[in-house]
Amino acid sequence: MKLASTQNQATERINTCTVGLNRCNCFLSLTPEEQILLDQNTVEVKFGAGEMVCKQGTFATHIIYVCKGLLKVYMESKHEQLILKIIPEENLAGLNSLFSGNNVFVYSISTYIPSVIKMIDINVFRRIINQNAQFASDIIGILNSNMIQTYGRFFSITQRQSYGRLADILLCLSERIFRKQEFILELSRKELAELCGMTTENVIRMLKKLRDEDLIQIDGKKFSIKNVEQLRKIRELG
Amino acid sequence: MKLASTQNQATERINTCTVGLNRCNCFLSLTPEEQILLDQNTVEVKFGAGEMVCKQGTFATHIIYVCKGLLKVYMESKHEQLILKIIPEENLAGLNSLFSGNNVFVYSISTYIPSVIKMIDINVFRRIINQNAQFASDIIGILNSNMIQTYGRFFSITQRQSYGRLADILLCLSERIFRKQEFILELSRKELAELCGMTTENVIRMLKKLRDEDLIQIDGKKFSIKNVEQLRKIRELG
DNA sequence: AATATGTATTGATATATATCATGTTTTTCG
DNA sequence: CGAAAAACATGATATATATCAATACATATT
Repeated sequence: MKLASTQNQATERINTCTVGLNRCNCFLSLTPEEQILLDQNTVEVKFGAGEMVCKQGTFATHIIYVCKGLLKVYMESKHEQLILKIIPEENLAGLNSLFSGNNVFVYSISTYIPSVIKMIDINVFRRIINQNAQFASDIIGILNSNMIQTYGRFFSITQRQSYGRLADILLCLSERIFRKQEFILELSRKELAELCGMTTENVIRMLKKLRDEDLIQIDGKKFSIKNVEQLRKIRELG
Repeated sequence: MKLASTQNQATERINTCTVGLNRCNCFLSLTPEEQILLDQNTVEVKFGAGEMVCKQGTFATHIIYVCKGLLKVYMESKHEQLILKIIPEENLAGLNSLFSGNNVFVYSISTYIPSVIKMIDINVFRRIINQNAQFASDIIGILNSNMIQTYGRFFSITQRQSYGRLADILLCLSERIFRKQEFILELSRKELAELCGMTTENVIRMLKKLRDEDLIQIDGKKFSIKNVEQLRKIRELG
Protein backbone atom coordinates (compact mmCIF):
# COMPACT_ATOMS: atom_id res chain seq x y z
CA MET A 1 0.00 0.00 0.00
CA LYS A 2 1.18 3.48 -0.79
CA LEU A 3 0.23 4.98 2.54
CA ALA A 4 2.41 2.53 4.39
CA SER A 5 5.42 3.29 2.27
CA THR A 6 4.97 7.02 2.84
CA GLN A 7 5.01 6.36 6.55
CA ASN A 8 8.16 4.32 6.24
CA GLN A 9 9.93 7.01 4.30
CA ALA A 10 8.91 9.52 6.93
CA THR A 11 10.26 7.55 9.87
CA GLU A 12 13.37 6.64 7.96
CA ARG A 13 14.11 10.32 7.55
CA ILE A 14 14.26 10.75 11.30
CA ASN A 15 17.87 10.28 12.17
CA THR A 16 20.51 11.55 14.52
CA CYS A 17 23.23 12.35 12.08
CA THR A 18 21.52 15.07 10.03
CA VAL A 19 23.01 13.96 6.78
CA GLY A 20 20.67 14.04 3.82
CA LEU A 21 20.99 11.60 0.98
CA ASN A 22 21.12 14.18 -1.80
CA ARG A 23 23.86 16.64 -2.62
CA CYS A 24 23.56 20.38 -3.08
CA ASN A 25 23.01 21.37 -6.70
CA CYS A 26 21.76 24.94 -6.32
CA PHE A 27 24.62 26.35 -8.42
CA LEU A 28 23.04 24.90 -11.54
CA SER A 29 20.48 27.73 -11.50
CA LEU A 30 23.12 30.42 -11.80
CA THR A 31 23.64 32.29 -15.08
CA PRO A 32 27.17 32.15 -16.50
CA GLU A 33 27.71 35.74 -15.33
CA GLU A 34 26.54 34.93 -11.83
CA GLN A 35 28.76 31.86 -11.79
CA ILE A 36 31.75 34.01 -12.69
CA LEU A 37 30.83 36.62 -10.11
CA LEU A 38 30.57 33.93 -7.47
CA ASP A 39 33.88 32.35 -8.47
CA GLN A 40 35.61 35.71 -8.31
CA ASN A 41 34.41 36.13 -4.75
CA THR A 42 35.22 32.65 -3.56
CA VAL A 43 38.41 31.41 -1.95
CA GLU A 44 39.33 27.79 -1.53
CA VAL A 45 40.97 26.93 1.77
CA LYS A 46 42.49 23.70 3.06
CA PHE A 47 41.92 22.81 6.71
CA GLY A 48 43.59 20.16 8.82
CA ALA A 49 41.68 17.78 11.08
CA GLY A 50 40.02 19.42 14.04
CA GLU A 51 40.53 22.98 12.83
CA MET A 52 37.94 25.64 13.41
CA VAL A 53 36.33 27.00 10.27
CA CYS A 54 34.24 29.62 12.01
CA LYS A 55 33.64 30.60 15.58
CA GLN A 56 30.34 31.15 17.35
CA GLY A 57 29.82 34.84 18.07
CA THR A 58 31.95 36.19 15.23
CA PHE A 59 30.60 38.07 12.24
CA ALA A 60 29.54 35.90 9.35
CA THR A 61 31.34 37.09 6.24
CA HIS A 62 31.19 33.92 4.17
CA ILE A 63 29.02 31.06 3.09
CA ILE A 64 30.81 27.74 3.34
CA TYR A 65 30.85 24.97 0.76
CA VAL A 66 32.48 21.65 1.62
CA CYS A 67 34.40 20.31 -1.38
CA LYS A 68 36.13 17.55 0.51
CA GLY A 69 36.02 16.42 4.12
CA LEU A 70 33.54 16.42 6.98
CA LEU A 71 32.46 19.28 9.22
CA LYS A 72 30.60 19.59 12.46
CA VAL A 73 28.34 22.48 13.36
CA TYR A 74 27.94 22.94 17.09
CA MET A 75 26.95 25.31 19.84
CA GLU A 76 29.40 25.82 22.67
CA SER A 77 28.66 26.63 26.27
CA LYS A 78 31.15 26.45 29.16
CA HIS A 79 32.56 22.95 28.77
CA GLU A 80 29.84 21.11 26.92
CA GLN A 81 29.01 21.36 23.27
CA LEU A 82 25.91 20.46 21.36
CA ILE A 83 26.46 19.15 17.86
CA LEU A 84 23.69 20.56 15.71
CA LYS A 85 24.61 18.78 12.52
CA ILE A 86 27.41 17.27 10.54
CA ILE A 87 28.08 18.36 6.99
CA PRO A 88 29.50 15.97 4.43
CA GLU A 89 31.03 16.74 1.06
CA GLU A 90 29.19 18.77 -1.56
CA ASN A 91 27.06 20.60 0.95
CA LEU A 92 26.67 24.19 2.11
CA ALA A 93 27.04 25.46 5.66
CA GLY A 94 26.62 28.78 7.35
CA LEU A 95 23.49 29.69 5.39
CA ASN A 96 21.73 30.77 8.58
CA SER A 97 23.40 34.14 8.48
CA LEU A 98 21.60 35.13 5.29
CA PHE A 99 18.98 37.79 5.99
CA SER A 100 18.39 36.56 9.50
CA GLY A 101 18.60 39.99 11.03
CA ASN A 102 21.76 39.10 12.88
CA ASN A 103 24.94 38.52 10.99
CA VAL A 104 26.68 36.71 13.79
CA PHE A 105 27.31 32.96 13.78
CA VAL A 106 25.17 31.29 16.43
CA TYR A 107 27.33 28.18 16.15
CA SER A 108 30.91 27.17 15.54
CA ILE A 109 32.00 25.00 12.67
CA SER A 110 35.10 22.80 12.67
CA THR A 111 36.54 19.94 10.67
CA TYR A 112 36.60 16.31 11.72
CA ILE A 113 39.10 15.34 9.05
CA PRO A 114 41.33 17.29 6.65
CA SER A 115 38.93 19.25 4.46
CA VAL A 116 38.84 21.49 1.43
CA ILE A 117 36.39 24.34 1.78
CA LYS A 118 35.21 27.09 -0.50
CA MET A 119 34.35 30.32 1.24
CA ILE A 120 31.94 32.49 -0.68
CA ASP A 121 31.51 36.18 0.09
CA ILE A 122 28.17 36.48 1.86
CA ASN A 123 27.28 39.82 0.29
CA VAL A 124 27.76 38.50 -3.24
CA PHE A 125 25.72 35.45 -2.28
CA ARG A 126 22.97 37.73 -0.97
CA ARG A 127 23.06 39.85 -4.10
CA ILE A 128 22.60 36.82 -6.33
CA ILE A 129 19.68 35.60 -4.23
CA ASN A 130 18.09 39.02 -4.60
CA GLN A 131 18.32 38.94 -8.37
CA ASN A 132 17.79 35.26 -9.15
CA ALA A 133 14.52 33.92 -7.75
CA GLN A 134 15.26 30.38 -8.95
CA PHE A 135 18.49 30.38 -7.00
CA ALA A 136 16.61 31.79 -4.01
CA SER A 137 14.08 28.97 -4.30
CA ASP A 138 16.88 26.43 -4.36
CA ILE A 139 18.37 27.97 -1.23
CA ILE A 140 14.97 27.82 0.45
CA GLY A 141 14.85 24.15 -0.47
CA ILE A 142 18.27 23.55 1.05
CA LEU A 143 17.38 25.46 4.21
CA ASN A 144 14.24 23.40 4.52
CA SER A 145 15.90 20.06 4.14
CA ASN A 146 18.53 21.17 6.65
CA MET A 147 15.73 22.13 8.99
CA ILE A 148 14.01 18.78 8.60
CA GLN A 149 17.30 17.00 9.23
CA THR A 150 17.87 19.06 12.35
CA TYR A 151 14.35 18.29 13.59
CA GLY A 152 15.23 14.64 13.15
CA ARG A 153 18.36 14.97 15.21
CA PHE A 154 16.47 16.96 17.83
CA PHE A 155 13.91 14.17 17.98
CA SER A 156 16.49 11.43 18.19
CA ILE A 157 18.64 13.05 20.83
CA THR A 158 15.71 13.90 23.06
CA GLN A 159 13.37 10.92 22.56
CA ARG A 160 15.56 7.91 21.99
CA GLN A 161 17.71 6.48 24.68
CA SER A 162 21.39 5.93 24.36
CA TYR A 163 21.52 2.53 22.66
CA GLY A 164 19.03 3.77 20.09
CA ARG A 165 21.09 6.89 19.44
CA LEU A 166 24.31 4.94 19.10
CA ALA A 167 22.74 2.37 16.78
CA ASP A 168 21.33 5.24 14.74
CA ILE A 169 24.66 7.03 14.42
CA LEU A 170 26.41 3.81 13.41
CA LEU A 171 23.78 3.18 10.74
CA CYS A 172 24.01 6.77 9.51
CA LEU A 173 27.77 6.64 9.27
CA SER A 174 27.59 3.39 7.36
CA GLU A 175 24.69 4.29 5.09
CA ARG A 176 24.99 8.00 4.54
CA ILE A 177 28.56 9.08 5.12
CA PHE A 178 30.75 6.15 4.10
CA ARG A 179 28.15 4.19 2.13
CA LYS A 180 29.84 0.95 3.16
CA GLN A 181 29.34 -1.70 5.84
CA GLU A 182 32.98 -1.38 6.84
CA PHE A 183 34.61 1.98 7.41
CA ILE A 184 37.47 3.73 9.16
CA LEU A 185 35.97 6.28 11.51
CA GLU A 186 38.41 9.13 11.95
CA LEU A 187 36.75 10.30 15.14
CA SER A 188 37.93 9.79 18.67
CA ARG A 189 35.61 8.00 21.08
CA LYS A 190 35.03 11.39 22.67
CA GLU A 191 33.88 12.86 19.35
CA LEU A 192 31.65 9.88 18.67
CA ALA A 193 30.17 10.30 22.14
CA GLU A 194 29.44 13.97 21.50
CA LEU A 195 27.73 13.04 18.27
CA CYS A 196 25.53 10.57 20.15
CA GLY A 197 24.93 13.07 22.92
CA MET A 198 26.40 10.95 25.72
CA THR A 199 29.63 10.52 27.67
CA THR A 200 32.79 8.94 26.31
CA GLU A 201 32.75 6.21 28.97
CA ASN A 202 29.26 5.18 28.02
CA VAL A 203 29.88 5.08 24.30
CA ILE A 204 32.82 2.76 24.94
CA ARG A 205 30.77 0.46 27.18
CA MET A 206 27.98 0.38 24.64
CA LEU A 207 30.24 -0.31 21.69
CA LYS A 208 31.65 -3.21 23.68
CA LYS A 209 28.17 -4.54 24.34
CA LEU A 210 27.20 -4.28 20.67
CA ARG A 211 30.40 -6.10 19.78
CA ASP A 212 29.77 -8.79 22.38
CA GLU A 213 26.35 -9.34 20.87
CA ASP A 214 28.03 -9.60 17.46
CA LEU A 215 26.09 -6.69 15.94
CA ILE A 216 29.24 -4.79 15.05
CA GLN A 217 32.94 -5.46 14.81
CA ILE A 218 35.45 -2.89 16.03
CA ASP A 219 39.17 -2.75 15.90
CA GLY A 220 40.37 0.67 16.93
CA LYS A 221 38.96 3.05 14.37
CA LYS A 222 37.84 0.30 12.02
CA PHE A 223 34.12 -0.32 12.29
CA SER A 224 32.08 -2.97 10.60
CA ILE A 225 28.32 -3.40 10.73
CA LYS A 226 27.54 -7.11 11.13
CA ASN A 227 23.80 -7.10 11.76
CA VAL A 228 21.96 -4.18 10.16
CA GLU A 229 18.51 -5.54 10.96
CA GLN A 230 19.14 -5.84 14.66
CA LEU A 231 20.72 -2.37 14.79
CA ARG A 232 17.66 -0.93 13.07
CA LYS A 233 15.50 -2.62 15.68
CA ILE A 234 17.59 -1.09 18.46
CA ARG A 235 17.34 2.30 16.78
CA GLU A 236 13.56 2.08 16.80
CA LEU A 237 13.01 0.48 20.19
CA GLY A 238 16.10 1.12 22.31
CA MET B 1 32.33 47.29 25.71
CA LYS B 2 30.69 46.27 22.49
CA LEU B 3 32.05 42.73 22.51
CA ALA B 4 30.46 41.99 25.84
CA SER B 5 27.09 43.24 24.74
CA THR B 6 27.24 41.14 21.57
CA GLN B 7 27.92 38.12 23.74
CA ASN B 8 24.96 38.96 25.94
CA GLN B 9 22.64 39.32 23.01
CA ALA B 10 23.82 35.97 21.73
CA THR B 11 23.19 34.08 24.96
CA GLU B 12 19.92 35.89 25.45
CA ARG B 13 18.75 34.55 22.13
CA ILE B 14 19.21 30.99 23.35
CA ASN B 15 15.85 30.04 24.76
CA THR B 16 13.53 27.12 25.05
CA CYS B 17 10.35 28.64 23.79
CA THR B 18 11.40 29.43 20.20
CA VAL B 19 9.50 32.69 20.09
CA GLY B 20 11.29 35.54 18.40
CA LEU B 21 10.75 39.12 19.43
CA ASN B 22 9.89 40.44 16.00
CA ARG B 23 6.80 39.76 13.93
CA CYS B 24 6.64 38.58 10.36
CA ASN B 25 6.50 41.41 7.86
CA CYS B 26 7.39 39.65 4.63
CA PHE B 27 4.10 40.59 2.97
CA LEU B 28 5.27 44.18 2.68
CA SER B 29 7.48 43.19 -0.25
CA LEU B 30 4.55 41.99 -2.33
CA THR B 31 3.31 44.05 -5.27
CA PRO B 32 -0.39 45.01 -5.13
CA GLU B 33 -1.11 42.33 -7.75
CA GLU B 34 0.72 39.67 -5.77
CA GLN B 35 -1.11 40.77 -2.65
CA ILE B 36 -4.44 40.30 -4.44
CA LEU B 37 -3.37 36.94 -5.85
CA LEU B 38 -2.39 35.80 -2.39
CA ASP B 39 -5.62 37.03 -0.83
CA GLN B 40 -7.65 35.23 -3.47
CA ASN B 41 -5.93 31.98 -2.54
CA THR B 42 -6.17 32.36 1.17
CA VAL B 43 -8.87 31.14 3.49
CA GLU B 44 -9.33 32.24 7.06
CA VAL B 45 -10.28 29.49 9.50
CA LYS B 46 -11.21 29.62 13.16
CA PHE B 47 -9.96 26.81 15.38
CA GLY B 48 -10.97 25.91 18.92
CA ALA B 49 -8.45 25.12 21.66
CA GLY B 50 -6.50 21.92 21.16
CA GLU B 51 -7.59 21.39 17.57
CA MET B 52 -5.23 19.98 15.01
CA VAL B 53 -4.31 22.36 12.20
CA CYS B 54 -2.26 19.87 10.25
CA LYS B 55 -1.15 16.33 10.77
CA GLN B 56 2.32 14.85 10.48
CA GLY B 57 2.56 12.65 7.41
CA THR B 58 -0.14 14.37 5.35
CA PHE B 59 0.48 16.36 2.20
CA ALA B 60 1.24 20.01 2.75
CA THR B 61 -1.16 22.09 0.67
CA HIS B 62 -1.04 25.34 2.62
CA ILE B 63 1.22 27.78 4.35
CA ILE B 64 -0.15 28.82 7.72
CA TYR B 65 -0.33 32.33 9.11
CA VAL B 66 -1.43 32.85 12.70
CA CYS B 67 -3.69 35.91 12.94
CA LYS B 68 -4.77 35.26 16.50
CA GLY B 69 -3.94 32.53 19.00
CA LEU B 70 -1.03 30.26 19.79
CA LEU B 71 0.11 27.11 18.00
CA LYS B 72 2.45 24.28 18.77
CA VAL B 73 4.50 22.45 16.20
CA TYR B 74 5.48 18.96 17.30
CA MET B 75 6.67 15.56 16.18
CA GLU B 76 4.70 12.56 17.33
CA SER B 77 5.93 9.06 18.01
CA LYS B 78 4.03 6.33 19.84
CA HIS B 79 2.90 8.10 23.00
CA GLU B 80 5.46 10.83 23.40
CA GLN B 81 5.65 14.04 21.50
CA LEU B 82 8.46 16.48 20.97
CA ILE B 83 7.46 20.12 20.74
CA LEU B 84 9.66 21.70 18.11
CA LYS B 85 8.40 25.22 18.51
CA ILE B 86 5.49 27.36 19.49
CA ILE B 87 4.13 29.98 17.13
CA PRO B 88 2.53 33.15 18.44
CA GLU B 89 0.39 35.67 16.59
CA GLU B 90 1.54 37.30 13.38
CA ASN B 91 3.88 34.49 12.44
CA LEU B 92 4.07 31.93 9.67
CA ALA B 93 4.19 28.16 10.09
CA GLY B 94 4.53 25.23 7.76
CA LEU B 95 7.16 26.92 5.61
CA ASN B 96 9.30 23.80 5.68
CA SER B 97 7.30 22.21 2.91
CA LEU B 98 8.41 24.82 0.38
CA PHE B 99 10.82 23.30 -2.13
CA SER B 100 12.12 20.77 0.33
CA GLY B 101 11.81 17.88 -2.07
CA ASN B 102 9.14 16.31 0.05
CA ASN B 103 5.75 17.89 0.33
CA VAL B 104 4.70 16.00 3.42
CA PHE B 105 4.48 17.59 6.85
CA VAL B 106 7.20 16.17 9.09
CA TYR B 107 5.36 17.56 12.10
CA SER B 108 1.86 18.17 13.37
CA ILE B 109 0.53 21.58 14.29
CA SER B 110 -2.26 22.20 16.76
CA THR B 111 -3.72 25.10 18.71
CA TYR B 112 -3.23 25.74 22.40
CA ILE B 113 -6.03 28.28 22.56
CA PRO B 114 -8.81 29.33 20.19
CA SER B 115 -7.04 30.68 17.12
CA VAL B 116 -7.67 32.41 13.83
CA ILE B 117 -5.52 31.10 11.04
CA LYS B 118 -5.03 32.06 7.41
CA MET B 119 -4.26 29.17 5.12
CA ILE B 120 -2.44 30.21 1.98
CA ASP B 121 -2.27 27.94 -1.06
CA ILE B 122 1.27 26.59 -1.14
CA ASN B 123 1.52 26.64 -4.93
CA VAL B 124 0.59 30.31 -5.14
CA PHE B 125 3.08 30.98 -2.37
CA ARG B 126 5.76 29.11 -4.34
CA ARG B 127 4.90 30.98 -7.51
CA ILE B 128 5.30 34.35 -5.82
CA ILE B 129 8.63 33.31 -4.35
CA ASN B 130 9.77 32.31 -7.81
CA GLN B 131 8.92 35.68 -9.29
CA ASN B 132 9.70 38.06 -6.43
CA ALA B 133 13.26 37.76 -5.21
CA GLN B 134 12.74 40.29 -2.44
CA PHE B 135 9.90 38.21 -1.05
CA ALA B 136 12.09 35.13 -1.39
CA SER B 137 14.81 36.89 0.57
CA ASP B 138 12.33 37.77 3.29
CA ILE B 139 11.24 34.15 3.48
CA ILE B 140 14.88 33.06 3.75
CA GLY B 141 15.21 35.52 6.62
CA ILE B 142 12.20 34.06 8.36
CA LEU B 143 13.41 30.50 7.84
CA ASN B 144 16.76 31.45 9.27
CA SER B 145 15.42 33.09 12.37
CA ASN B 146 13.13 30.08 12.87
CA MET B 147 16.16 27.86 12.54
CA ILE B 148 18.13 29.89 15.05
CA GLN B 149 15.20 29.75 17.45
CA THR B 150 14.96 26.00 17.03
CA TYR B 151 18.69 25.61 17.65
CA GLY B 152 18.13 27.53 20.86
CA ARG B 153 15.37 25.19 21.96
CA PHE B 154 17.46 22.20 20.97
CA PHE B 155 20.30 23.56 23.08
CA SER B 156 18.10 24.33 26.06
CA ILE B 157 16.27 21.02 26.08
CA THR B 158 19.45 18.98 25.78
CA GLN B 159 21.98 20.99 27.80
CA ARG B 160 20.05 22.62 30.60
CA GLN B 161 18.57 20.62 33.39
CA SER B 162 14.97 20.76 34.35
CA TYR B 163 14.91 23.76 36.68
CA GLY B 164 16.77 25.77 34.06
CA ARG B 165 14.30 24.74 31.38
CA LEU B 166 11.30 25.56 33.52
CA ALA B 167 12.71 28.94 34.55
CA ASP B 168 13.43 29.62 30.90
CA ILE B 169 9.92 28.75 29.76
CA LEU B 170 8.36 30.89 32.48
CA LEU B 171 10.54 33.82 31.46
CA CYS B 172 9.71 33.30 27.80
CA LEU B 173 6.00 33.16 28.46
CA SER B 174 6.18 36.32 30.50
CA GLU B 175 8.54 38.27 28.25
CA ARG B 176 7.75 37.07 24.76
CA ILE B 177 4.25 35.69 24.67
CA PHE B 178 2.23 37.65 27.20
CA ARG B 179 4.63 40.57 27.69
CA LYS B 180 3.49 40.91 31.29
CA GLN B 181 4.71 39.74 34.68
CA GLU B 182 1.32 38.30 35.45
CA PHE B 183 -0.54 36.10 33.00
CA ILE B 184 -3.21 33.46 32.67
CA LEU B 185 -1.61 30.39 31.13
CA GLU B 186 -4.25 28.46 29.21
CA LEU B 187 -2.16 25.29 29.22
CA SER B 188 -2.64 22.23 31.37
CA ARG B 189 0.24 21.15 33.57
CA LYS B 190 0.75 18.31 31.13
CA GLU B 191 1.13 20.74 28.23
CA LEU B 192 3.49 22.92 30.23
CA ALA B 193 5.52 19.83 31.06
CA GLU B 194 5.75 18.85 27.40
CA LEU B 195 6.93 22.34 26.58
CA CYS B 196 9.68 21.99 29.18
CA GLY B 197 10.49 18.48 28.02
CA MET B 198 9.77 16.78 31.32
CA THR B 199 6.99 14.87 33.11
CA THR B 200 3.83 16.43 34.48
CA GLU B 201 4.64 15.30 38.03
CA ASN B 202 8.02 16.96 37.93
CA VAL B 203 6.78 20.25 36.54
CA ILE B 204 4.27 20.41 39.40
CA ARG B 205 6.89 19.66 42.04
CA MET B 206 9.20 22.25 40.55
CA LEU B 207 6.53 24.94 40.31
CA LYS B 208 5.83 24.31 43.97
CA LYS B 209 9.49 24.69 44.84
CA LEU B 210 9.75 27.95 42.89
CA ARG B 211 6.64 29.20 44.67
CA ASP B 212 8.02 28.14 48.06
CA GLU B 213 11.15 30.12 47.31
CA ASP B 214 8.94 33.07 46.41
CA LEU B 215 10.25 33.36 42.84
CA ILE B 216 6.81 32.96 41.32
CA GLN B 217 3.21 33.03 42.45
CA ILE B 218 0.71 30.51 41.11
CA ASP B 219 -2.99 30.14 41.58
CA GLY B 220 -4.32 27.55 39.18
CA LYS B 221 -3.66 28.95 35.74
CA LYS B 222 -2.69 32.40 37.00
CA PHE B 223 1.06 32.85 37.01
CA SER B 224 3.04 35.77 38.31
CA ILE B 225 6.79 36.26 38.10
CA LYS B 226 8.03 37.65 41.42
CA ASN B 227 11.80 37.49 41.03
CA VAL B 228 13.01 37.81 37.45
CA GLU B 229 16.67 38.10 38.40
CA GLN B 230 16.73 34.86 40.35
CA LEU B 231 14.84 33.04 37.59
CA ARG B 232 17.38 34.26 35.07
CA LYS B 233 20.13 32.94 37.29
CA ILE B 234 18.41 29.55 37.46
CA ARG B 235 18.01 29.55 33.70
CA GLU B 236 21.73 30.05 33.23
CA LEU B 237 23.03 27.82 36.01
CA GLY B 238 20.32 25.29 36.87
C1' DA C 1 -27.39 16.47 43.29
C1' DA C 2 -24.74 12.46 42.38
C1' DT C 3 -21.69 9.99 39.56
C1' DA C 4 -18.12 9.91 36.48
C1' DT C 5 -13.96 11.52 34.22
C1' DG C 6 -10.18 14.01 33.71
C1' DT C 7 -6.66 17.11 35.89
C1' DA C 8 -3.67 18.32 39.69
C1' DT C 9 -0.83 16.97 43.51
C1' DT C 10 2.14 14.31 46.56
C1' DG C 11 5.14 10.64 47.98
C1' DA C 12 7.92 6.29 47.29
C1' DT C 13 10.70 3.84 44.17
C1' DA C 14 13.25 2.64 39.99
C1' DT C 15 16.56 3.46 36.43
C1' DA C 16 19.26 5.32 32.82
C1' DT C 17 23.12 7.72 32.51
C1' DA C 18 26.66 10.83 34.35
C1' DT C 19 30.47 11.23 37.35
C1' DC C 20 34.47 9.72 39.65
C1' DA C 21 38.43 6.84 40.19
C1' DT C 22 41.98 4.15 38.26
C1' DG C 23 44.55 1.56 35.02
C1' DT C 24 46.00 0.50 30.25
C1' DT C 25 47.18 1.47 25.76
C1' DT C 26 48.40 4.44 22.02
C1' DT C 27 50.19 8.64 20.14
C1' DT C 28 53.03 12.71 20.25
C1' DC C 29 57.20 15.05 20.25
C1' DG C 30 61.54 16.86 22.35
C1' DC D 1 64.47 6.43 21.97
C1' DG D 2 61.89 7.57 26.19
C1' DA D 3 58.97 10.68 28.64
C1' DA D 4 54.64 13.04 28.59
C1' DA D 5 50.26 13.40 27.05
C1' DA D 6 46.35 11.96 25.00
C1' DA D 7 42.99 8.36 24.09
C1' DC D 8 40.86 4.16 25.50
C1' DA D 9 38.78 1.09 28.82
C1' DT D 10 36.35 -0.67 32.98
C1' DG D 11 34.39 -0.75 37.44
C1' DA D 12 32.01 1.62 41.52
C1' DT D 13 29.05 5.21 42.83
C1' DA D 14 26.00 9.21 42.52
C1' DT D 15 22.03 11.63 40.84
C1' DA D 16 18.58 13.73 38.11
C1' DT D 17 14.49 12.50 36.50
C1' DA D 18 11.05 9.07 35.14
C1' DT D 19 7.80 5.81 36.68
C1' DC D 20 4.45 3.99 39.66
C1' DA D 21 0.84 4.41 43.11
C1' DA D 22 -2.58 6.75 45.51
C1' DT D 23 -5.37 10.81 46.82
C1' DA D 24 -7.52 15.31 46.15
C1' DC D 25 -9.76 18.42 43.33
C1' DA D 26 -12.35 20.18 39.44
C1' DT D 27 -15.31 19.78 35.72
C1' DA D 28 -18.59 17.57 33.00
C1' DT D 29 -22.78 14.46 32.45
C1' DT D 30 -27.13 12.07 33.41
